[in-house]
Amino acid sequence: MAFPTRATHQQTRAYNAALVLRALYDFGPISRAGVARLSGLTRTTVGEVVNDLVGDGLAREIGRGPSTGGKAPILLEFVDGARHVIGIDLGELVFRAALVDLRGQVQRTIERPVSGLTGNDAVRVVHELIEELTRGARATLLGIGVGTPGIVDASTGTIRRAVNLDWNDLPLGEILRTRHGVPVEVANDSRAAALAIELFSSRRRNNLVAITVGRGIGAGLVLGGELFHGDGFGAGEIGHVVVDDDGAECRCGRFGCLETVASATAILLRATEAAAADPTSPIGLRATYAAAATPATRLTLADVRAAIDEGDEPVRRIVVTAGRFLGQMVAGVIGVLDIEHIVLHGSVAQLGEPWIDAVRDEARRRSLRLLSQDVSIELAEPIGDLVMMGASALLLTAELGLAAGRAA
Amino acid sequence: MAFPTRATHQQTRAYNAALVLRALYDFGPISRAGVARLSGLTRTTVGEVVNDLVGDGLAREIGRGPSTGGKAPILLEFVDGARHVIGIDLGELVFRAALVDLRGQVQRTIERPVSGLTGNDAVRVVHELIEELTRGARATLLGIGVGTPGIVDASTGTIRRAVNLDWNDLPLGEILRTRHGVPVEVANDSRAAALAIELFSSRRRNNLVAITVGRGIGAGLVLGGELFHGDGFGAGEIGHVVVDDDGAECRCGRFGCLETVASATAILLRATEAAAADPTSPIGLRATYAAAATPATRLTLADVRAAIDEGDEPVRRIVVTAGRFLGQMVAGVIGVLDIEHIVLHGSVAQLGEPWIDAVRDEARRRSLRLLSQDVSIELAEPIGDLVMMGASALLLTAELGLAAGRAA
DNA sequence: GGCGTTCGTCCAGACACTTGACAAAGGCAG
DNA sequence: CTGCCTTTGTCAAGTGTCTGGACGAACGCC
Repeated sequence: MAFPTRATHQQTRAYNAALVLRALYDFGPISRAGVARLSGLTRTTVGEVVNDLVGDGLAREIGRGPSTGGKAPILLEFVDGARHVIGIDLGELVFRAALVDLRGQVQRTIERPVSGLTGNDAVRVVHELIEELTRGARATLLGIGVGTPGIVDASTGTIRRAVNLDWNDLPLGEILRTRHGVPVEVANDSRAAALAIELFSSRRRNNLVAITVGRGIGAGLVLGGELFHGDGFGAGEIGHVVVDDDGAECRCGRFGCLETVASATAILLRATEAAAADPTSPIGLRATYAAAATPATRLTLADVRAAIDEGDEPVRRIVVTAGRFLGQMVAGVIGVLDIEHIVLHGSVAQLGEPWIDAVRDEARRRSLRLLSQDVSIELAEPIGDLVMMGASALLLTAELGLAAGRAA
Repeated sequence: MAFPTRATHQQTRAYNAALVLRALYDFGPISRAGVARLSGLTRTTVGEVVNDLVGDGLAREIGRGPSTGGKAPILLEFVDGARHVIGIDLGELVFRAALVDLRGQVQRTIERPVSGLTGNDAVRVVHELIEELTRGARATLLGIGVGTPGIVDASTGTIRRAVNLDWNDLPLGEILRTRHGVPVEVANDSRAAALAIELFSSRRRNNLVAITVGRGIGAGLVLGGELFHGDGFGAGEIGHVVVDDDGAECRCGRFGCLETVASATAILLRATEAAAADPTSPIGLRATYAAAATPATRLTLADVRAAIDEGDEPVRRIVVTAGRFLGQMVAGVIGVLDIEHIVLHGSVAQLGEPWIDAVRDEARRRSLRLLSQDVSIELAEPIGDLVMMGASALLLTAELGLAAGRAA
């Protein structure tokens, strides 16, 4: 294990500066004295730091606030548009990129389909997306964040393995850094999404597990205010834990992985079977209707949701079963980590109550009551494309320290 | 969420002082210049800190080392006996306490049976143990560490719930602190043991999962060099995650918890059944022999181990089944955390190869190969009563910063 | 014995936080 | 309206701690 590095005065300053910035970000508008009270720093120090921030354009004075018995405070606010960040979601179907301000507000989004794109061609598309967005940027570009499927060495930005794009040990971070000359952060999509939820949702939490359930299943862990990556940057790869002993073969080669029983793909597969088995059922009618329009059209999760609302009991059971398998995994997470906030997102989340109730029920049923009684399992607030936002959040955290939770 | 606290110069100093101490602890004997190279600090700063440490008796010069082309370095070593720590293991059957030096070497151990002891009577026994040990102490007492079953608020040392001792929200930390006037750390036994393995075993790891398998099952997580407690101090409570859908009732009231299928209790119960089913089998003969000596005598894990060595296939299958259930949980841990070092300990560890091979096999079979290929699942090195040692380690970490893994 | 190297220490300087003081700016009582 | 109290923001002085340069001491090598 590498020996830790020393502490210096510059680090102290950087830490306290980040603290002030974060106070403005989370609690602004606020006065210098207010920040001092919040952070424990003296008014003097806060004043110095704030002046630097105002010089950098990251904060500005917005006039006086109400007096509380003395001189009226000069209120400061964080300048959301002081910098821009490019957040990129390298999805399985499309690459989506956005110009995002420091508050996570999307200014502009562009996307490209990725059908069949691999290797260097895929990298070129990423370059194009970045260049198109930078042309339209008004504020200084703080950096580029990338969320991608697969396992990513987030310390260097090297993508160890992304099957669908045929990327192996691709140093995407380094490539983008040299080409575009700004800081770059790359991380797995599920982890990025977790950071987005941590940073941009209304309540900040110290510990958080965010689980994506879409075509694949993955989790992102925020522990102590920071993303946890694990020894091999594979923390949260829960989609390929075997949960069904008699399960079907997974694309990873094993049988009965969580993905084979709880992902969108798994649900749609079983819904399609149910439709074929009973063409007069709600799901059957929807399948017929969809196929009538365009023969190759397949059922969607919206169809599944609608079928349940129309009282299709077999489909409801399919969804509940999928939810229960996920709940089994969640119970394990609760037992291992005792984290109170578990957030679910991804396409399957649109199934709503029938699904999440099954997840909750099974998670509670299978974990120690003393632990699970305080656990909240919720759907993510709708704050946009979580992976893209999370990619941006990676940068805000790395460059501005906006999410670091702990003291030094 | 509470706002983080500011960084000060004192913290910088404390951090760097801990860094120097740790360099001496882990890499000593070493010169001031060597510590400077290791830590990145200047020789000046290291010299100052070292002089303080020598003044406190925590380090001493032990003469000159070999020259590497210039002035021979003055070698410094950590003084293991500069302070003593009392480590206490509040086991289910006995309370065991030891006077331990800073290297984890046990100087003296005493214990008391706890049969039927509850409430304040149990607290009184803890006091007695401490007082008996302090009477014999030569070096200054650095503090008291306690490992206990149940859920413990480690930040205050309050035991939320320990069923067997009938303790509910007992502020044991506060009680011991005021009575004995030294720093006190209290934590769950499994977490304490994990810290002992992290601190006292030959290789230090940044991330570690240590799983106790005895009468109960629990885990301790070391993440980023520090114990992870979770939101409700219940991280690692894996014994009561339901893993067997058709399982037996657990003492926690649910059915099919990991403890009901993988604990020492579970294994012995099934071994006893096997013995009764076939009195001529190795395990049957052992049961008969044991009962002949004293009628109430029960089978032990040593009997189980011996029976397997004697070729008792049904008993081997019992052990393998227990190991596989644990492996299932370990697979989940690997998927969720991607931690490469998993250490098993507790009484069941004495079953050796047949058991741990089953754990390994099942864990690998059920987790993503890309993750599990680098995972090592091993038995703990035999370094004594892990809970007692861990209780001591809690203090070394809290007071001397000997385990903190990260930079500021 | 001279030279280069390494070690430990001393001293000056830089950096960043703290403390105390003060002017500016507000509310409130009389 | 005046005087007093409170709060804010800044300035100057002080302190703690790291850094960097320099120097004597100690050692190996030629």
